[in-house]
Amino acid sequence: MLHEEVVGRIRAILLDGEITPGARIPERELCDRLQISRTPLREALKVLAAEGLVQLLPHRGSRAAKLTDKDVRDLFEVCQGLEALAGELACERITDAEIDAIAAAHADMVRHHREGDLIQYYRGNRAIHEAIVTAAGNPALVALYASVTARIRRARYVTPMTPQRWAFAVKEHEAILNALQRRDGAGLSHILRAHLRHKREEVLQAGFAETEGNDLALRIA
Amino acid sequence: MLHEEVVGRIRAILLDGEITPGARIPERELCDRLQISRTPLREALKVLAAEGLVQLLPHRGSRAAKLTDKDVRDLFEVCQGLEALAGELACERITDAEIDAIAAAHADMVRHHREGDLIQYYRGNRAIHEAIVTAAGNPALVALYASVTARIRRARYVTPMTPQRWAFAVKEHEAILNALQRRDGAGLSHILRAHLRHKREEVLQAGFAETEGNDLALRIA
DNA sequence: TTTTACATTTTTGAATGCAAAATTATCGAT
DNA sequence: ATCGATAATTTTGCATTCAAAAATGTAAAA
Repeated sequence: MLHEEVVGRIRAILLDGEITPGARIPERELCDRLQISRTPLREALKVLAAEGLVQLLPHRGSRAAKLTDKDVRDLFEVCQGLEALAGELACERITDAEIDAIAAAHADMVRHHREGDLIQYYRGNRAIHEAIVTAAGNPALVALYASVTARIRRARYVTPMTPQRWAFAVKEHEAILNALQRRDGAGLSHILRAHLRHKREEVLQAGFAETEGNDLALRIA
Repeated sequence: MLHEEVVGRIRAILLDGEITPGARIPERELCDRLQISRTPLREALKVLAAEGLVQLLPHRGSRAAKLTDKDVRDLFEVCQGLEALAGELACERITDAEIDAIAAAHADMVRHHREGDLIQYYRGNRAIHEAIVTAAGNPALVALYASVTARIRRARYVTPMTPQRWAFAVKEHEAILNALQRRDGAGLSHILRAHLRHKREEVLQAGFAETEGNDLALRIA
């Protein structure tokens, strides 16, 4: 197994929440599971620690990183900056075909909302945000965005949702699509920031902080 | 030696250009020099590869990463986004004392310009940009900014400079300080972006691309 | 002389081994 | 029984070792 694959597998395990934030990372167990020895596993853990997904405690092993409210606030703030930049650049560079693809994804997402399928809604939602960032045509930005959003993924996509907020988020997404179709960079940038600011408030209000025994589950209302 | 220290030492070696971009990283030699074995060294190299400073080639060892023109363009673009965000946040949160410190650093920098001391000028310049980012009060942003600027440090601070451009950059910095003192977030954000856009154009025009035998040296004119 | 096949050496990537540190268990004193 | 000290165990971090891959060198054939 290649180094990057090991990193990816462990990252997935962490993002899935299979190892709860704050919990010790069972080295031996992961070695058995991935069929590798401790050396490549530990290399991967150091990389994930640099990404902020793992916390290394000298002589005490590694734990799945835990986010405080402040962390969530900060990361959302950075995410706003990155998406705002992506929005502006995307409007300069996006092709008609890419816009059409995003419009289609948007339509799907709206359908998932109508049908009340939150999981599929979130999946589509994420795809749209990622498509906009990709359309900016800046791989460095894509990589950074991926790393920041990974850290707040659980906060962003595993948070309770009221029907009101959900409907409002869909409205915002209509404005996002609209700005993109008009290639209104400043407008798109502005909407994306507001959209994320609202999401952040929801998350913080829901009391996201990953303290012990905060068992997040995907649910509506 | 602690893991983080190893990473830091090697990062410094790379940023100093002691290992030329594109050159193979001499594992054995670094082990001897840092008095560590290959295991911790390789852990550090993987981390630096994730940061973009090192390129890992499977079964062929690691090299100091080389930047293409496109990389420089992309990274400056991201840097613009981050500094713009930092500027806005800083204006909301910066204290009077912090502004005074930046004003003092600015005065120093202007003096270095008058005296024609490019190295000291760049040093002060960097300190100001970093102080603004720090004043945003967002550690996640600081970390990301550090990682992006590290990758373009050599491009940003080791590039020829004409007297005209230098004088213009100083003028821009006056506007930056002014916006900060007025706590004009939108204005500061705008100026920072323009400032970086200009810097990027200089760098690209100077033909920065780290191809073989591009021996960058700090010089004026 | 140039090229190609093969052997040798070096380097890489990962498993194992080992000492130091931390954790857990055990036992005696209160 | 509870607390604290000490011993046993586990875990960590790193050096070393080993197999596989790549690079290098050598020699024969074109």
